[in-house]
Amino acid sequence: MLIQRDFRNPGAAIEEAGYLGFQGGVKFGGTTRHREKELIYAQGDESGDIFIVEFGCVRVSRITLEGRRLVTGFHFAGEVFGFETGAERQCYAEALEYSGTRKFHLDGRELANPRIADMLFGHLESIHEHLLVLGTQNAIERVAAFLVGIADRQGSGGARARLPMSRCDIADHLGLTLETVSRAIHRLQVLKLITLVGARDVLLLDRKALLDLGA
Amino acid sequence: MLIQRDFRNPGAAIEEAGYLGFQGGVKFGGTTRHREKELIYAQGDESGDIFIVEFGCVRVSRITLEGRRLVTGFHFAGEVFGFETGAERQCYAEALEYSGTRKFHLDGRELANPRIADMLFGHLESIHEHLLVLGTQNAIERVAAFLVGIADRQGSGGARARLPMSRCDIADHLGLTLETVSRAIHRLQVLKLITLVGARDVLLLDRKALLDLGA
DNA sequence: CGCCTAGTTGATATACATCAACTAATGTGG
DNA sequence: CCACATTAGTTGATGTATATCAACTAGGCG
Repeated sequence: MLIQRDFRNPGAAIEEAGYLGFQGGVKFGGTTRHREKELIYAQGDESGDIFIVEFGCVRVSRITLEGRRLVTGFHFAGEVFGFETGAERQCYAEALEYSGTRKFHLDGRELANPRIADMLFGHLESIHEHLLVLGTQNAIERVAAFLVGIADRQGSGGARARLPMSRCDIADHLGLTLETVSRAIHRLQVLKLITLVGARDVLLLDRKALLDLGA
Repeated sequence: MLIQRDFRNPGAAIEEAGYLGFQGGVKFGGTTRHREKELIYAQGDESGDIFIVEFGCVRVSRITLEGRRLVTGFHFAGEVFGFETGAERQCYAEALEYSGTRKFHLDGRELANPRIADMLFGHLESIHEHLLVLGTQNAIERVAAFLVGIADRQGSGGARARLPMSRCDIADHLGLTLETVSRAIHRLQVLKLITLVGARDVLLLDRKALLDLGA
């Protein structure tokens, strides 16, 4: 069997940070703190570092030649970001709120480290899930899946999603417009599947129904 | 620098097959031949093998809970497929035409092998590109990018794309319907950017214009 | 030759985008 | 602390790209 994942275990990655350091070959520095909107790395930067979020939330995006933006992901405490292929980064990363990250330099052979491999496979899996959403789901399904995904990663037992990102960020992540995202959220509320507590805090009332929307 | 790619070099992967065998830890069998439409692996199969296409073309797909299909990729000679996260495969693979593949068993530590790592990163990069297409492009841009991508991988200097897959396959790869794909191809022809030679053979008349459609 | 599947083309429906106005929340300087 | 500016979010009216439904056409194959 190729892959053993444990990256979903919230917080585990942080605890492993020290462990990683002892595994050999992986250097690490201390925590870096970023204020809201701060750039963590830019498009064109040398790739070769990966990051673990210690607290806060990081947005990773990419701009196309035509100037459109794709938000490739949002990353919360315990999650990894910054894996890229090629020498130069195609994506850029920003803190969405006051956040802390820890950086690891990879210099070539660290994929042998099962922790690193797990992270990489976790990343691969999440991209694949994203692809499935963009390739097959309509607006309300996308937004529902997004909310469930966020809630599941925030330790609240999946019942609540705090949204540090704007409607526009969500839209650029889901391949929609911000108006469509807003209307989809509204419709989910009318369907009694969620309750909004202010614009950026969502209670999920029926997780199963949210995921089953498409079926 | 994390990643050195050479997986784009057509045919290189095949020649490396022997090399891989000597690197230690990676077992390989001989070539398996598959007739048209033959299943190479199924959803639910144990993951842990990867495959290199020796000749022909392989389609990898995934079915959602709602029964919709996403074609995650088409793979030609020299390309790798079958990387998956998790113990069980989420995707299934089929030969689109008479094809040959070579299987490699990965049993845990082979990511240290730079050839394997290159393949994995190549795969990661192609998924990322796919994501960008699905997230930001409209129908005609998607089809144009698809045709250029196919042509670039077929050794004809990028001037010609042979299409072993149906319009429906293309549609399910691009998140469109087959009718929309057909109309987009028609429009590209009217725009004098391509010429159809039968339904499944396309001459690319202006590669740059095809890629610039969105700008 | 005629069946069968793949592909094209047309008419219509619809989901989402676009454009615009309005409202709520957040911050700033006097 | 209030007035105002600024940004984020919502809601409505309308436009448009794509999906859907349907008929027709062209290749392959027995």
